Amino acid sequence: MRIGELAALLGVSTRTVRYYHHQGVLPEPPRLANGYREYGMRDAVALARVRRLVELGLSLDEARDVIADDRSRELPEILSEIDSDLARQEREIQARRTRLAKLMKRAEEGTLGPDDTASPALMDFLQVIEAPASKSAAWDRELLVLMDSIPPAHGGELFSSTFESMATDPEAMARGHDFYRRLDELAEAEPGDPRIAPLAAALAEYSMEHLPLDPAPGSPGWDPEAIEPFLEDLTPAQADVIRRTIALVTEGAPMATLPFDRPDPLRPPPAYAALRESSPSPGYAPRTAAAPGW
Amino acid sequence: MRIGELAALLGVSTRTVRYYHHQGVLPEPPRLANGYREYGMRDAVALARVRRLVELGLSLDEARDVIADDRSRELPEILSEIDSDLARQEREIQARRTRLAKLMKRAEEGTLGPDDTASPALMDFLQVIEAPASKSAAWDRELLVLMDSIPPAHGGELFSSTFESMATDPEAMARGHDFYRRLDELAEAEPGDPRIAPLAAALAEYSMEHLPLDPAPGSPGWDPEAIEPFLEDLTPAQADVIRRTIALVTEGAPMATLPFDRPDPLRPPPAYAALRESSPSPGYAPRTAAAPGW
DNA sequence: GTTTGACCTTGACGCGGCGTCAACGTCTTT
DNA sequence: AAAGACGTTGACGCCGCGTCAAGGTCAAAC
Repeated sequence: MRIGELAALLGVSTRTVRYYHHQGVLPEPPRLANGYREYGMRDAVALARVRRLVELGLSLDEARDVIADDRSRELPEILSEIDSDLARQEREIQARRTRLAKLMKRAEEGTLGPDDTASPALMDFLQVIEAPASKSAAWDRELLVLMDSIPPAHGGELFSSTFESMATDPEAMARGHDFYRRLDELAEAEPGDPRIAPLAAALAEYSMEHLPLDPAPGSPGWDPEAIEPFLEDLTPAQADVIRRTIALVTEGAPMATLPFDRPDPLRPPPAYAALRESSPSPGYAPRTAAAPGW
Repeated sequence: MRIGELAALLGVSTRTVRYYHHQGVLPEPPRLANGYREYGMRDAVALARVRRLVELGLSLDEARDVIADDRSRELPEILSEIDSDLARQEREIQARRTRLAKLMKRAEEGTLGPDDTASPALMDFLQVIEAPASKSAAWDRELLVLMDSIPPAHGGELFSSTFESMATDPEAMARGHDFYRRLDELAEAEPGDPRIAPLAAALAEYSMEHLPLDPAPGSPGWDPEAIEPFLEDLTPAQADVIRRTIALVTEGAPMATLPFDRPDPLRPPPAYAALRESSPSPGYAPRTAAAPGW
């Protein structure tokens, strides 16, 4: 057989066969006088074996090792590793399909806006809020969507569990809208305005009442300064309210006693990029770092 | 915010943020006097949107298009495309996990040999055959494993459906072993040996009786010459038996009337490489070519 | 003052499993 | 003798970044 026949026989490309030679996963056959490779049954059997291993999910390196160690003690380990990896991928695919299904339903019903890829729980909550005329509400909305996009290990979803209970609590919603109104009124106030302190106090009380202030174990806590960049989009008096609110909350809440542990920004988690990788990475435990969320 | 803060906030690396700038999926923010990028809330929101789209499975190119077309009419199409792609991946993962489970069970029980990654149906059949002393049986075994590795659309698995019925038919098994014995006896015979013709006739009859000779619709049929490379591992007289058998079978069977349609060896199917691709390829219908199996 | 050390900048290479030219030789068929 | 279907080696492309390399900037610690 020549390379094209062998490749066609097993349903791969000639490039693949040559690549396998190059990678040492398939031995080079003898050459004819013209330089052509000449394959026999043993080569076909060897290639078939490689293909079966690859189709099981082994990398070429792993396949080479398994083939080299003829009494491979590694194969079972590799297989179970691949299986657990596949199980993880399956779960992740199902989670994504669940989200996709909700999105597609929404796409059929009406029009879907730029934030509609946020988590379904938050989307429902945002629909309940509905304060289109308020700039404070718009600001808060952006902040909520942002937090919702933060991976769970980073402190995101800290609040998502409470959205449902808040949405079904008319009094909480009314108070929330009142806060928006009062913040809007402070738009052109000066930093020393007397309405600032009471509003911050009420907001802090409201927050401590409705938000789960005990961070998840292992969670890094807040960085109070992380909010600063977002205060740029408010007026000075409004920003003061938020700053004071945070100060009150971090003062009175147990989480304030946690040492602030700023995560290493140079090594964030690979997030969903790891979805597709099935090869064993050097440091195999999929580390998930943490980031400050407010 | 500087780039490290933004990246940590959303749980990605600074390299990722800069890459998104380079790909045009995230606009470049203004620079400070020292050249540092300075990010605000709008940038964080934009990055969060990109991340959500990417986590849904969109490629960066797709995300860029969706973000550019603000009233994107493409998003629903892309979503449903991704969903069907994910559904396919899910099925394939489940199929692989099924095979892996059987393999791992076998690995626990006893030792698993080099062919044990073949299909479970064939493995069971090979265990029933068990003719360790016969060279013909070894040859046939290799051929069977080879055929089993050939993707279905290439004519592989043509026989796998009959393995079970054959394995439970004692008479068929006895006749099979008798063929091995008679072939072994011909090891050192000369090409003109009088036992060749009767053995070929009996083998042909046996084949037509037990093997599904009607190829699947769309299947390309055999290339009788494709067997030649494998006959090199037999002695001349044995090879003659096989050649005559094939001639008799292709003569008497309906499949012989099919025109031989050699598949294009330059464009074989991507096989399992396509498992991971979720991007829409130019020619999207996953073509599956066909190859000669004997 | 200076020296860490943590951050920022651009640029280039690496990864896996091949696909896809390019530039050329070889063999068969017309 | 020309075409065209094969073979050969070699190099680049892909995707979504990780990972150096070789610097510049800035605040805190000595």
